[in-house]
Amino acid sequence: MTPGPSREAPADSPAPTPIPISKARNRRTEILDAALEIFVRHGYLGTTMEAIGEAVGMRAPSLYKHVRSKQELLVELMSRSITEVHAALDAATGSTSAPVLRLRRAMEAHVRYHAEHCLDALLGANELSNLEPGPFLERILAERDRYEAAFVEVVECGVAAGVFTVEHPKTTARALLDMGSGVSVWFRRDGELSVDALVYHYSDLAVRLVGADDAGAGSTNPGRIT
Amino acid sequence: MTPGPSREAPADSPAPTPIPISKARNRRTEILDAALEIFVRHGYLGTTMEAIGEAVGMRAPSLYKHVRSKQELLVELMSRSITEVHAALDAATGSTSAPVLRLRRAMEAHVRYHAEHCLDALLGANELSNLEPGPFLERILAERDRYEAAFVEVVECGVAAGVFTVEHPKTTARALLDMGSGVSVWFRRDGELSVDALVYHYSDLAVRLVGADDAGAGSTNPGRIT
DNA sequence: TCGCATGGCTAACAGTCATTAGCTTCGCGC
DNA sequence: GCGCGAAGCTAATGACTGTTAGCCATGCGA
Repeated sequence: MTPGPSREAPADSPAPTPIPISKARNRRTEILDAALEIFVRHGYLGTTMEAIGEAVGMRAPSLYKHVRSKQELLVELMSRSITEVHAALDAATGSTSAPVLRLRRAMEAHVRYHAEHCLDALLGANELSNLEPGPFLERILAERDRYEAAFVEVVECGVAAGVFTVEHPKTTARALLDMGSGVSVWFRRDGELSVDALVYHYSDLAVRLVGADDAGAGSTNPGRIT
Repeated sequence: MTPGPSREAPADSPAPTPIPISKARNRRTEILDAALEIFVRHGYLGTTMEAIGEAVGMRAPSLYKHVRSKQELLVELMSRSITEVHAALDAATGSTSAPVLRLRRAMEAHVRYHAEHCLDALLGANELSNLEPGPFLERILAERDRYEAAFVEVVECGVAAGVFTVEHPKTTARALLDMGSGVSVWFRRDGELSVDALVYHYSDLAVRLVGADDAGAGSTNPGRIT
């Protein structure tokens, strides 16, 4: 009953408290994190509230003390996701105007996001169809279009500047986007390549893909981990 | 109440019969086709038997006269899908041994499949997690691995022959695969590029990606449609 | 010490859905 | 004409699940 110490194991018996640290304030975040992982593994429709509850140590109905609905979880996760990718890309492409460098920066941001936030990325890619129709869905679709357009623009600028040799800029941009997004499906932190090495490799590939030949400019090779 | 004639216009008016041609034997195929489309659009779990039934003009329980279960539909569709991609790739890479040409052929087959059978491809990519565990799932996973390995092998052979300049063959093969698979997500038959033009373009991109410089060899440009 | 907000639980509801049971009709071979 | 299988339908079942209602413990502020 002693207020403070009773919560987080006084001194002699450290374990048996169900909530070890005072992360009660972050309960909602904890739920969101759990939901993200389970949504990705089983899909939105394949995920039960009971499963999310189990992951955070409570029963399904208790989740509603922290969250309005299952759909709200999806909306919040997707919102967070799309905002983050976007910010990363804008920060990357805004910094320079030299075509090759801009392409490298864009690809780096794209791949880095898909490697470091692969769960968010996978959710964004797979669960769009489970967002209830409405203004939020429209917003997400618009932001997605804007993201793609930004990549197309990078390629087209390079072509216009005579630096890239590309027959179909839109399709080539799509190829770049797709090959970067694929990373989130198979990348493992404990794999052959570190995130940095991967990012560097992909920005090389991007430069090759658009037919610009100074493959080394603009980035420093972080080295192989293999 | 009159049994025969009341239902389907006797003999003088040939059309109004609900089942126009004798495709009754193909009812199962018809159901499979409908299921494929709806599975892709709404996801396996988001698809009801009622929806599939509606697409072929019957109520959900009637489907069970032609099909054992919903899961069987998925299994059969995925089986068909994986077999087809595989055959296409084997046919493509088996024909030659020159690295660049082999790469071109592999990429062509890969992209062509993902453009021409985009529904099958999307199903294979998205609904793996809805296959019930068992020997069939194992088979699919194994075939998938084999498919990826075939691509890796093409890249590695080119590197070994000194024709490709690639730092990380596995990762590069992944990039090639991912960028080709992405096609099935956005490709539209009525878009800017025809399938042939797309396939040619992607095989060019592939050659560039691996750092082989004879981008024109081995394929004839089918021309732009734009 | 008391009350109340917080956050948990169980029970119950309402809806959905795959699947089964059982009935009817149609068309074909005899 | 007749029987039968094919193929459809409606009704029912049984399981699951998102969500709500309502109850209880805890701990903090007054």
